[in-house]
This record gives sequence, structure tokens and C-alpha cells, in this order.
Amino acid sequence: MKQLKYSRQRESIKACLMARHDHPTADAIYASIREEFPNISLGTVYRNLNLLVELGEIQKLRCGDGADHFDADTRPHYHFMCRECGCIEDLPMEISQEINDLAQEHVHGKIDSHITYFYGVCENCMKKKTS
Amino acid sequence: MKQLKYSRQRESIKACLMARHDHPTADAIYASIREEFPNISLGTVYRNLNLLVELGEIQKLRCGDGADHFDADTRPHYHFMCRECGCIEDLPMEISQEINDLAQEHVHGKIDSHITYFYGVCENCMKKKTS
DNA sequence: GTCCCTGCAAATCCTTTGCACTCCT
DNA sequence: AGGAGTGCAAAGGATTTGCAGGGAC
Repeated sequence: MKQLKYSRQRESIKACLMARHDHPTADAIYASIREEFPNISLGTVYRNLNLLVELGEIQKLRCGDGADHFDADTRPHYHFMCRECGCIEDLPMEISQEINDLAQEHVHGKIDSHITYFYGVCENCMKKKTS
Repeated sequence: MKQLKYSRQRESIKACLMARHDHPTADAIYASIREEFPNISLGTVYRNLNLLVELGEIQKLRCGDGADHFDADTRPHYHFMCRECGCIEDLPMEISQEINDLAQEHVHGKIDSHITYFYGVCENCMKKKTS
């Protein structure tokens, strides 16, 4: 365990992530942070995001669009991603333990968790289609 | 809709994928195919895999290990991935429609599907640990 | 002959890393 | 002072793409 030192950049990254709820990518966070720290580098953003994930202070989402997204809400919860605009929404519902148990009966090994992403079309994109 | 022409390479890629059940990456398929077509290029493998996915003849899996995996079984089904060795196993159980319906109540949009990956330790890796 | 498909290499996207320097403690 | 954190740029892995030549129809 190496000891941790304070860094304004890391604080700013975490604050930025807590302030927004759109599950930004590293690059989007980089763009935001640049307003406060014009010299911050993308590498630093990645390093700190990964560090915060290790510390359990944020979580990383892989919805399948190529880039990792980050979420300041570390409670396990489901996500919904819009196929059209790529936006990500939190689902305020419990993680199903049942489905883990059910799956356990069908697998040669020990399941400890599962990750689920829901896909479809968000309200905004549906509106655009009808108009 | 562009029309499709026969290609030995594409047939071979599909045959290879149908013959194995380990959900290989593009690179692993490339290595296999090379035995039959020593001159095939990785680009061709990717192009054909993506084409087959579009045609609905195979499916792409993104388990979060960085590389895409491919599956000749196009029926929707769950997967289990071992955290230690990275192997992927099919789960012979029905996809839950219930969880879609449940999630639908909590989202601003229209859910059409979900993807779930289970994670844990496979039988082989558990054996290795006790021995 | 037409147009799709191929091999090759270069390019792209996202992420990580090496290094010299800076800032916490 | 010591070592973690930073900026920069280069490297890395996975995937895509442009192009000229080859093959299917």
C-alpha cells in the first residue's frame, strides 16, 4: 500500500464527476477540468480516474460504445443507454440477487457479481422521431 | 443494401467460429484461420466478423476485458466470465423478460433489451487454488 | 466488365507509460 | 529530503480504413 498525497487535480476531477450525472468519458472530464486547470494533461485525468476507481470512490462503466464512462455514484445500480444518442441514465432499482443465484445453478464456477446494461431509445430521441 | 459475394475467407471464419465454443477474439480467430489461409490479413478478419454480425449470423461480446469476443450462437443468452483466466462460458438459461419489464418502470425511454455478464471464478481456477 | 473482397500498411481511437520536473508532507 | 503527483509526448493494444490488385458473378 503506497501512501496517498493530496492533489488539487484529483480533487477537481472527483468534484467534477460528483457535480454531473451524465456519466462522462475521461475525455469529457478532461474538457471540463481544463477550464479550471488549463494545463492538466489527459494522462493525469486517466491516472486519477483509475486511482479513484481503485479506492472505491467512483466506478467505471463499460457500456460497449468503445470508451469507458465514469460514475461518482458507487452504489451498485443498473444503467440504461440510448442506442441513438448514447446517453446513459441511472436506474433507481435494486440489483437483483436472484438472478445471480439463478445463474449460479447453470455455471461451472462461483459467480460473485453481474453487470447489466439496458438498451433502447431515450425519451428525447423518441420525441425527435415523432416530430 | 449492397449485394453480397461469396468469399472463402468469410466461410472459413464462420466455420471456425461455429467449431469452437470458447468465444475467441478477432486475434484468436486470425491465428486459427492462418493455418488454412496463411496470407489472410487481420483487417479481413475484422471486416468479415463485423459483416457477419450485421447479417445476424454471429454476435459480438464485450465483457470488459478490452477486446471484443465473438460467438456463433446468435440466440440471446447470458455469459459467465472468469476473473482469473478470462475464459467465457455460456449459461444455458432463459433471458429474463421480467427484468426488462421491471427496469422499464424506472427509465425515461423505451427499453428493448439488456446485456448481462456474470463474473466470478471458474471451476478450473478454483481447483488450481486449492492444490 | 463490374463491383465486391482481399492483403497490406497506415491511420484512428482510447488508454497507458516513461521521464524529468514539481509539489505535498 | 523523499516520494507521490504532474505534464508532456511517445508507446500500446484493438480496431478501422484507404488503396491497388484479385476474384466472384
